[in-house]
Amino acid sequence: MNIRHLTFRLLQVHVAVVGAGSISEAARRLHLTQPTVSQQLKRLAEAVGEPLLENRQGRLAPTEAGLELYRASREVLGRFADFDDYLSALRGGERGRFSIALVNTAQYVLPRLLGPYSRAFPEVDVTVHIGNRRQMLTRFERQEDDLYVFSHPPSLAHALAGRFLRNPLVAVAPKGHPLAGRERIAMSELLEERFLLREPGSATRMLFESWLQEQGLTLGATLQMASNEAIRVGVAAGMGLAVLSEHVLPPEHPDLVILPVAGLPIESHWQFIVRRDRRLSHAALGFLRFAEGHLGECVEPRFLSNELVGLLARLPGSDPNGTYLRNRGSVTP
Amino acid sequence: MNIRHLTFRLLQVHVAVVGAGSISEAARRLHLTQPTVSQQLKRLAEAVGEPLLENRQGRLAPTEAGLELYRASREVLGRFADFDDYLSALRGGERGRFSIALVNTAQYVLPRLLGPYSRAFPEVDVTVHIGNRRQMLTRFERQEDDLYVFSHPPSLAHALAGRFLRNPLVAVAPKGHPLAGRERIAMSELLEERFLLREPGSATRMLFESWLQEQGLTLGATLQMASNEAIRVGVAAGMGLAVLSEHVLPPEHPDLVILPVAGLPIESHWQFIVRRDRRLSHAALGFLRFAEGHLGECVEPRFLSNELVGLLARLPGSDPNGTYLRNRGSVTP
DNA sequence: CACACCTATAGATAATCACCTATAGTGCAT
DNA sequence: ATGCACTATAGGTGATTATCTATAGGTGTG
Repeated sequence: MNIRHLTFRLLQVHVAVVGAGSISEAARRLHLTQPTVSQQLKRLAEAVGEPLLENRQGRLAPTEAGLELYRASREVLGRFADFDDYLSALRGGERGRFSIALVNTAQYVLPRLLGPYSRAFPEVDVTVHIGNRRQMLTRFERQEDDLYVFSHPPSLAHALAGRFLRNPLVAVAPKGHPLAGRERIAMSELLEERFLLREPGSATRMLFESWLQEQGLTLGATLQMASNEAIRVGVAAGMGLAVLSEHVLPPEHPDLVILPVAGLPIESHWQFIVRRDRRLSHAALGFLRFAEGHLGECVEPRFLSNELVGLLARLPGSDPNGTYLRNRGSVTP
Repeated sequence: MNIRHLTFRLLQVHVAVVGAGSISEAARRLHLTQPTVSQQLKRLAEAVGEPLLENRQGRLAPTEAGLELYRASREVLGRFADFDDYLSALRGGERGRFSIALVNTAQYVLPRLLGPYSRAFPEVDVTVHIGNRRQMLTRFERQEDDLYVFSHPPSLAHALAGRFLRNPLVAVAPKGHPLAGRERIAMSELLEERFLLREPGSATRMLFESWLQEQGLTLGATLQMASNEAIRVGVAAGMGLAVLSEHVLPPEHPDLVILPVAGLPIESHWQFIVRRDRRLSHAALGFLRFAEGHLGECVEPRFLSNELVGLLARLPGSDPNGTYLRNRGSVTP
């Protein structure tokens, strides 16, 4: 048997003929002409090297080999029908895999979206990577993930972005801070205080510093801690003040107060970022669609800023142009 | 997914590439050039409609869809490897099916051959049809069986024949018959006796009658019975005399004697007959080969007359020229 | 005997396949 | 920076495929 010249099409034809018990009838069912089917059978029998059908009492019946081929063909075609179902699920975003990279601060919010999502799509494997902005930028450049969450997209030349959530940065102080009762505070009044800052690669720090620079201000004493949590607890413990994302604060925060500093909060927005040069996995696309539709149910309305429709519209959609090789892995920038 | 353009070859290539983890390596293993493999993969991915491979950290790894396709391909290729084994068994005559049609008298001997054969080839289904010569001739003309056993082939234009067994016809009488002790009897001395004859379509009767005609003799009273057994028992019971195949007589036959009639026994030979225009099933061929090799062990040496080598040599052998449609069933003669 | 229905064969054609060679881009290691 | 190994692309070729129309021959029925 020469397997090289075996086509699924030929098997389909053979199955149809055995099922129909007649070449002409099979041809009708397959929307082919009878000579076409005759010839396909001939080629199939040549490929197999055995007669496959015989004319038994007027009816066309498979030979031994033909019957076994029929069985094998049905199994095989069934297996590929299953594979096709699998593909549909994959394409519908119902199954598959994607990875998403978050800047640290976003980890306080994204589970609110990912939780309901993975309950709705239990067959999708999601991998979440978390780090500070600089680390996430590295991942972005290496194209290691399907989706990224940044406040500011790295370079829109290679990426598409869609805002989905406000991320206001506020000044926090310990509960009993002397200025806590004031209606309005100037940032300059706080410069003598010690500020707890995130590490240099952090987005929160970067935003804060560039805001300070706009205001023409310079901090006095600072203390650096590479974690929002640590800073929050440090502020509560009286180690100093900080500018943090509001999302970092728990709903109730009896040990902390937000200072009404003029010019704050620093308004920024988290955005989903996808690379233009990387074909988005169906599952990731499904997640974006889910986020677009269910964001309102998952986060507090005051943070809502859903501009994902625009992002989805600009995505390639169901474009099958990609090469068979999806780009991933390290690429020199 | 467009299953029409799916070839087993493409699946083989995909399996090889996933297995090798590299296109170039797969190309080497498949004895193809690298661009060929690249292109096959491209076509495969087009047929599937999804990227199948991705470049993960320098290694080439399947995507979700690619992995599932790999699994499906392995199963499917495995299934066809099994089918190929099945074909080999079929071709080796180790399995399959054939039918053989015997003239009545031969049923006394053929089980001696068929028994050991089906013990040696338990996977072969044998169907045996039995009837008188005329009935078997009808089956032969309709091409209903793979093999036939006749004393005289119907028409060698459409058939090949090979003798394998002597079939002597002898005159039998009841034990106490007056001529039983004689050394030599002329047939003419018996014409007054009543003869028990087989029915008109029978080969035994035809041989006997044409022998009588050669001798210029005519029978007196006759009695017709459509069974060798009935005739044998009838002779023993004194109903008359008969000319029967020696094979019909049991090894010990205390109630019967063979009369030493001059000119008897009528010598004839059973032959295996195969149609020239019908492709012989592998199993039937296997049976002929078995008969050729084991006949001596299965029948009494005095009946042996094995000319099957000649028949086997004239058979088409392993000629794969047949159309895919094996001829069988009713055909106008 | 004619008609309807089957299957086989011949011959045509546009498309595709299964390969190849040659060449260019990319990433990695030296 | 250079060279090596990998992959992609372009372009070519002969073989094969998938389909058709037209036709011929066998079989069974009224």
